[in-house]
Amino acid sequence: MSQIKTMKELADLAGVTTGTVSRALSDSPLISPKTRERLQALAREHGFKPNLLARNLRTQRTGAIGVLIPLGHEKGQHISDPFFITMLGYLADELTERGYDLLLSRVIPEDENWLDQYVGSGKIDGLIIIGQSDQSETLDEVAARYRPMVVWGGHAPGQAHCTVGSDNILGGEMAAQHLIDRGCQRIAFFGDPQALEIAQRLEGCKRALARAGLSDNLTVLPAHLVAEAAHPDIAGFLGSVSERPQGIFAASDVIAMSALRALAEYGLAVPGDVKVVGYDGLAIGEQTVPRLTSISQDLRLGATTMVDLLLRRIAGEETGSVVLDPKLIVRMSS
Amino acid sequence: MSQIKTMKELADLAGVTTGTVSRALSDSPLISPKTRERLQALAREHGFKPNLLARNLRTQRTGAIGVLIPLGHEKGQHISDPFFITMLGYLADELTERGYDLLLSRVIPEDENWLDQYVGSGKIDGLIIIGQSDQSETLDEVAARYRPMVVWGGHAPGQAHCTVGSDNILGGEMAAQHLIDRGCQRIAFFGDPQALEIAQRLEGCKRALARAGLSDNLTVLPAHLVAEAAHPDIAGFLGSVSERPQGIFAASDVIAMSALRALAEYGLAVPGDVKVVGYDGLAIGEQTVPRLTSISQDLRLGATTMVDLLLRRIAGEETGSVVLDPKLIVRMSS
DNA sequence: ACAAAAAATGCAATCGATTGTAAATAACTC
DNA sequence: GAGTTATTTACAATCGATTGCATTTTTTGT
Repeated sequence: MSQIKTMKELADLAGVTTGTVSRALSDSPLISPKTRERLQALAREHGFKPNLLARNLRTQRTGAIGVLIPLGHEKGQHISDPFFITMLGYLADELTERGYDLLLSRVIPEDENWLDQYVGSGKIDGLIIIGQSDQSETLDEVAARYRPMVVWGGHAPGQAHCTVGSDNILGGEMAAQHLIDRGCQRIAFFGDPQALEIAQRLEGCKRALARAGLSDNLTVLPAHLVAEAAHPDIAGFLGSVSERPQGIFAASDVIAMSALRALAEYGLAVPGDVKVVGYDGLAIGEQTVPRLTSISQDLRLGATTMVDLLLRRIAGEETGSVVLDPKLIVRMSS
Repeated sequence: MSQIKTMKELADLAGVTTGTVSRALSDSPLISPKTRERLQALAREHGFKPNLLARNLRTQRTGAIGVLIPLGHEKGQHISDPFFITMLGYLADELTERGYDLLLSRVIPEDENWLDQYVGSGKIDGLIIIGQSDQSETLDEVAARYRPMVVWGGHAPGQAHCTVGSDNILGGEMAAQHLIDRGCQRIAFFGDPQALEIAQRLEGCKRALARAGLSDNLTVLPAHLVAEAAHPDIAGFLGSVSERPQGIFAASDVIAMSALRALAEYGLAVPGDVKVVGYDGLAIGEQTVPRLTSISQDLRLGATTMVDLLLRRIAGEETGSVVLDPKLIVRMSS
């Protein structure tokens, strides 16, 4: 069986022109059922698949969505971070389902136009960016001229780029309130407020404490986001602090896991001696010992929403940002 | 600033032809330094980026590698499984570094030609497949006609497709031997031997036991690969078994984590009452309580190797399969 | 200053499909 | 069976770049 690579070859073989083949394979009504079936059978028989590049060049549509992970404020952060990955998985599921491919890139924003090699490259129909990192201004600037772009992250007033994310302030408040309800008086916040989302979570945390009159009992430890880097931060903190906190609010589940481990190493019981609440609600929290209480972000819904908004933007529609409700998942660590 | 979208526009603006522009932007030696700089400046000024589709169509090279995750024998398995994800992260790093994009697809092999929509679509230069699942024959069949393809997984004699993976038999042997060395007499194997790799790990396990004269002391529990599904399997096993095993060899770290949790729920101390060894050496094993002893596969090296082989295959070279050495990482669970 | 060699640019074909329009064939009407 | 209308199919332009070859311009040697 000779390998048919192009429409021309198939057309010659069938004694028609490429135009006819093209229409036959795309079920155009301009073709007679007889030749359509003949050509489709022939194509199947010879395993012919039209070249997608050529098609896309002609139709000006690629069928691929770019997914970017900017690793800005935290260089060591790896693409294999459980949060990215979970989100990526949902995005892959969602996009696959809608017939789009997913073009993945990890980028370290260096010069200010790190985005430009994707925008308008013709390679993708739209762009999803996971996390703002410290690139909010750049994103705003690009959003002004490139419409089909959606960003996962925090929403702040006056932001020009379209975001999807949970209400971090509310989430932070819920986490802190939960610890207070469980009787914690001294609370530690683990996370670096340089990133917008984390700053918002801290803000919510402060509000809850203020309401309970505990504002002075908060310690903030700007722990790294990366598990390997967070552990020493936390171990050091636990070793040096005079008055041990009764409750720990970790700005991410990954940080919370490092905290659980450090606590175990110091022989502290969770939730007996110290209670821990994470943030993200990752599946991995089910597997920790003890299982991790967390503020869940419903990343599946987040992914669906992002894809939804993006497709509408590709279609030319205007869309606003979406803020999702966080949810407290009480497990065994609090 | 008018938006320049095509070379033609830029060429008209500069009073030259597209050919000249093309050469200028690609630093061809056929162009005078003067016009080269003039055109490059002009391009920069107008934010012109050449259309990659057109370029790729012409050069017959896409700069993208497809990464496929076939979810065959285990339907519930999600792309966000920590193993896939870890591997995916390394691949993304490696490919990005070499200037390739990564086109991600999750596929559920249904009809026998689920691979064909990628092979020869012109969209990708090569294909990396993570895990054979139960599709070994299909892979062999495709490998016969599509060269640039590399598969992560087990290698068996007579296999036609190029694989990269660790020596699962040796790894299984090491895990079991380690448990024996630690004084375990009764050993349980958690994992479903339907998949080639897991069957090989079990085989190694049996060899070690045979050598120690403990062949009769092995129980095999075909636990699921997915964490959520594995936990009930394991909890049920621990609850029903008469003679509790002293050592557990889990066929993956994910299964091992479920085991750790189930053991904790039964009030069994690890490693005091039961010792646990996992397989994969995922970073997540650092974060469990207690930290997980595991047979490490060096996935970074695996990813590098796969990309290496793939690029050489793209270049037309013939390559064989590669079997990597597994390594025992002793942590706190054994 | 002139011929020859070297360098720079222009021209046009090409990659492999899609699609508007023109031409050819088939189907109908009376 | 001639004239008309519907169907099919062929023709050719197009998407936006790359590249071999022809042509023009510049440089070099004498």
